[in-house]
Amino acid sequence: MIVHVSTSSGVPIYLQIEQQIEQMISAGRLARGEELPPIRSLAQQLVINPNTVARAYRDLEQKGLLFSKQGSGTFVAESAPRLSDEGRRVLLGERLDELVALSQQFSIGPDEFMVMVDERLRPLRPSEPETPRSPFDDEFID
Amino acid sequence: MIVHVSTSSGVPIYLQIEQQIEQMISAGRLARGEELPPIRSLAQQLVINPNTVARAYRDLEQKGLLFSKQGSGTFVAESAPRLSDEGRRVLLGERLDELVALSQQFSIGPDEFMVMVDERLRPLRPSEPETPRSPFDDEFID
DNA sequence: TTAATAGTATTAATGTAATAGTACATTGAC
DNA sequence: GTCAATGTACTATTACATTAATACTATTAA
Repeated sequence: MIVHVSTSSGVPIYLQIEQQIEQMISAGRLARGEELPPIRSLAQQLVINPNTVARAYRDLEQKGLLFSKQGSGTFVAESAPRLSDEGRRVLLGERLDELVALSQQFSIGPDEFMVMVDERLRPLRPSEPETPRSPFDDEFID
Repeated sequence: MIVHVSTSSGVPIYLQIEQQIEQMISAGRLARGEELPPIRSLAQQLVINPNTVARAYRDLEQKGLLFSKQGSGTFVAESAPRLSDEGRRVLLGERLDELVALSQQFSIGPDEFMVMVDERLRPLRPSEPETPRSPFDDEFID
């Protein structure tokens, strides 16, 4: 599991960890029952104090997203609310609203914005590839 | 000038103020030489302590974005780096990259993403606001 | 059974955020 | 000159984030 923390953003480290784990669960990138890194391991990886990771795990357990078994490890709860398709759309939509608002502040018109979106989406489209490929080449994109 | 602060995001209030003012200057929504609200006014408007606003103004002055004249007020510096058109595109592009990455995590495909963008852009288009359009009608001119 | 690994709990110390209150200096309007 | 409005500066206090150092309990595996 990969987590990144920024000390310059102003967001407390334990919150950054919580938000990222929460998002990974929402997105289904952390499956129910999956084991999380031990507190000490993640702390060492992020070069922070184990207490800070423990705080994040504890908060998420209280939220019902994780459960801890002493001596065994910390796992994603079976009841963890993986977002529905609709939930993901809503979440993405909110972020998109912010971005559209920013584009207006920047005086970047709808057409230009659309071009920017298209530029970034084009390489993701499976259709119209340059070279014909077998349908089994590219099952998953990570 | 409108500033919003959130106490739940974890970001320090003075940083939120700094970031928003900085963004307004970048976007050109705060002109060079324009006067900002007095410390006490903004503090009252946001229901926070004047010291917190003062901290934000002081930091931004140190950054060279503002300058203060005691007894007179606080103003946008003449040297404040308003972003160029290209700079705005780059900034917006970075944010857009993040969003596209999120859409992939959420397994929201390019087509669906494009629809979401179009839904939000449609009301901004000056012409033909009544007829709903497919995002694929549009022709892009490069 | 024993050792290693895991989470839990506690205490202390440091630094920062934010509030509160006060006092002072400068500017501009009258 | 007077006065109000502004920014500046300082102290004190509270709360929180983070680190640090331990000690403890539960689980797992050799």
